[in-house]
Amino acid sequence: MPTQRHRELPPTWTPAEVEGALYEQWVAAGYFTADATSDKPPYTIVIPPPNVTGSLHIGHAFEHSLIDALIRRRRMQGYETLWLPGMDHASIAVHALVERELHAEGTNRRELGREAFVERVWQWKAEYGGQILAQMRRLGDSVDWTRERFTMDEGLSRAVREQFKRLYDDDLIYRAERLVNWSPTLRSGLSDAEVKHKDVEGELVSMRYGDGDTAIVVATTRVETMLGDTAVAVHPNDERYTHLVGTEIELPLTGRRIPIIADEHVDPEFGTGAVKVTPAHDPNDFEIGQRHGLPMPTIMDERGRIADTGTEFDGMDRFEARVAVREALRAQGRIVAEKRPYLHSVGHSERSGEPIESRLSLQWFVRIAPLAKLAGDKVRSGEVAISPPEMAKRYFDWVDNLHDWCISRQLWWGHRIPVWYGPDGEMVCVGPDEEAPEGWRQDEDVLDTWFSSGLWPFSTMGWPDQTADLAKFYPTSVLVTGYDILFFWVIRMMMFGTYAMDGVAPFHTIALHGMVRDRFGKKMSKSGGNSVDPQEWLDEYGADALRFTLLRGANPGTDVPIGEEQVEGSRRFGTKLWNATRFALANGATVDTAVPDRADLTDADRWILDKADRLVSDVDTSFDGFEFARLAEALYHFTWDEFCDWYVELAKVQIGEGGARADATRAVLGHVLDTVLRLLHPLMPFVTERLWTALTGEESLVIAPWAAVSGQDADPAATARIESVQKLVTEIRRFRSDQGLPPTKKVPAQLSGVDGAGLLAHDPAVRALTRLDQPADAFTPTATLEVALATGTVIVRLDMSGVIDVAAERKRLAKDLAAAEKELAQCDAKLGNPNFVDKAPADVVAKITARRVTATSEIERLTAQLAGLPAA
RNA sequence: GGGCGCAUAGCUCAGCGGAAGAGCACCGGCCUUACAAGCCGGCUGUCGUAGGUUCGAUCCCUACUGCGCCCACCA
Repeated sequence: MPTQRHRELPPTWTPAEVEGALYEQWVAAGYFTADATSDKPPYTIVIPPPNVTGSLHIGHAFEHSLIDALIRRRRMQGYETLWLPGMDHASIAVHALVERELHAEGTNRRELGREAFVERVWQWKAEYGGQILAQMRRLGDSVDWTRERFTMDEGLSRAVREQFKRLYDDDLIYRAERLVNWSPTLRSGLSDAEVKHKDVEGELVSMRYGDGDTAIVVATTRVETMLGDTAVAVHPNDERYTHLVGTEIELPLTGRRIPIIADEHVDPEFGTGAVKVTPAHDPNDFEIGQRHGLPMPTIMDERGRIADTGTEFDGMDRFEARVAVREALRAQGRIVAEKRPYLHSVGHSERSGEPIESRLSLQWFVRIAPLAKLAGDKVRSGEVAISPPEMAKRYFDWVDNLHDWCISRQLWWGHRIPVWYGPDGEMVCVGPDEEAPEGWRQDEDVLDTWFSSGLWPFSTMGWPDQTADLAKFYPTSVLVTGYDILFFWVIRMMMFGTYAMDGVAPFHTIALHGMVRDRFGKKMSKSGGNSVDPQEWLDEYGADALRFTLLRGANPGTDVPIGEEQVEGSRRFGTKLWNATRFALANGATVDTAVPDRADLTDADRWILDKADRLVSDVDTSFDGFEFARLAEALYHFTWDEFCDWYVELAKVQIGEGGARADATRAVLGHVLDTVLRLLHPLMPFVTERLWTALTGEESLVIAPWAAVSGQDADPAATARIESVQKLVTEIRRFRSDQGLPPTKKVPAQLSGVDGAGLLAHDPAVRALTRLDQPADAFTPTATLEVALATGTVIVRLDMSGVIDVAAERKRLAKDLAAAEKELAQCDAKLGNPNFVDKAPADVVAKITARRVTATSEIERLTAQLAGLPAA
């Protein structure tokens, strides 16, 4: 890349101009390309970009801002960084979207055929995926695009097969008829994690089975399931029913006879204490059924219609049947009670929204217990850290209570289960480099999307081949993800990674972040109308502003409220930086000459250099703890409030002195700005790059070394004097403002006691910052201002060329007096308490005593001044 | 039903045992040669309620109230 030293910046800027071609330049220069043969230490983050199902979501912009900040800092620190983008999930969402499109076109996937359907999904992804990737690049992510990987490509398919085969051979995968969560809309099984429970208003219907003495009343919210009942269960110790246990009863409408059984599961306190048992359509009943060897007739087809009951209800939709069955029972006088509405919790499909059914079906499962133990132990032993640590508890709660994982999906998009069936019902699991026997038929089902996602940290690096990338970059350094996904994805990666990679967990640290919310802290939702389009903000405010805003709100595990005002504020911050750099360039700030030894510097120089050192270590600490909000705040505050508002103003005075003093100031100015730009680069890559290359003439900030502390001792005395200057200047400005003096109006004044306060050298600075002129010969002060500083009192006599506003001055002094009196009262209260003096640490007592002395003299001084004012 | 978290300025949030903070909003004054996308000054709080521990509590403990989240098979 051509080195070009821009010593001038345009007076104004727009983010679009700055971003311009920078990103393409960085990519072209190979800055983001990770070298597996490098001897630098590795820093790896692997993450899939968003599901390609719509536009770039603000949540992804957020996650990418966090990750890119981490990566950019490490690169500057000399790490070989790899941000490897897995391009996509084998996403159920895309499947559903395409199905919806087909429906709108009056067709469906079955009519279309499997191959055409898959082709259709690919088209969809190519079209929308390209758009989203283009949007994501605008964030400035330092992704290694040379390694981009698609889930469905050959390599990853091999990884999925390899993992399946290993688990299968280790007897960790099995096929069984089980109750699964069933989505009648998707006609597919769902994992527990894809089912969300919602309270709904249903009905609780109590009905009588049997007649006369043996009649028994049961209740249900799903009347239609009674068609599949194979028993009535009561608690073994329930004396009301002991005489009935072991007898049979007729199941209404069907004519079948079913037993009355005793089972511990039944709660005798609830309802009548008797429960109908439908093993094929309810998880509890399934367990009861297994314990008692009950038949398990399935009475619903895969679309949720009643089937195979041999009754008039066959063919009805489940909700239709619910009413029909109820009314049929009513006609027989069997409905004893109805409660409507009855609020209860019902599982819904997260993908398609409708209530799920439990359905017996033949599915593939992963035996979780041994894998979960691996995943749990990695965190328990401290080998993998979770940030924030409080979240570890949730991790354990989950990992210790996992059920076996149903991994088969009756979908057409995704990795197919690598099992083939022979003509005589034989079954073989075919590994990645093996061929299925001729004429055998592959299992129709595809794998749950989390199966392939669980392989992400190593499948994307070429596993099962032993690649150079794997050797260099596995395990990854940190996983950055939202706490909402901890239980889906993280745990699966932990299990699969540790299992497949010889016991090495897939990352060192799991850093959890929160969700992006609107400016009132409310959850963003499309229906709520409060979701934001990051694209709009990118267009209007630029990537730097968006990134800084997102990071500024991000503490570990906490949600981030974001509104347009904040983004605007971040852009203003960029403008501030821009202008500060323009000032520095215009005043000859230097970065190539060494900063003089502290002995040759002014208090202001030493003060800002000390602050900059502190800033560097604060930022490092915060980065290490993923405390983005804290480090963004520290940078913002230092840059704006300390560097721009104070140091730059003081620097103007020093540069005005000319000579060696001016040169030293230029060096300090350049050094501090250089430091700030380096530290800010991970947060605001574009504007800092533009400014830093202008300031230094170097090639690029992307590959510049990270800022380091100077190693020089801090000078607390210089800091104290600068703080005194700040206090003095602020008090003088306050007085001027209260007196209605325009800020620009020059006022002759005499400063005395400055020397006593140790501020003699700062007299010119104080005058410059407060627009006070040297007194002329005919100086007649008309007002006096006293400012108490830590090191002494400064008296300012001003020639206001007129009468002062006595009322304003009285008000000002009265306010200060009230504050001093409150302070005195507080100190007296403490010191008057013998317990405090006895038990509090000596340094605290000394501090309070000193404060009391200050307060007392302030009161004295202010009282005298008030008394000296002319009567109103 | 179980678990976790949060209640601090008008709004969004820091602070977590010894003088209540920031950003935005608001009020007043300024086009001061880096910056009006700015500068200077100012206002604003019984730190959710009630107890307790402590010389001292916004900070620790208990209860309560109100929000939020996660988990869960109550027919």
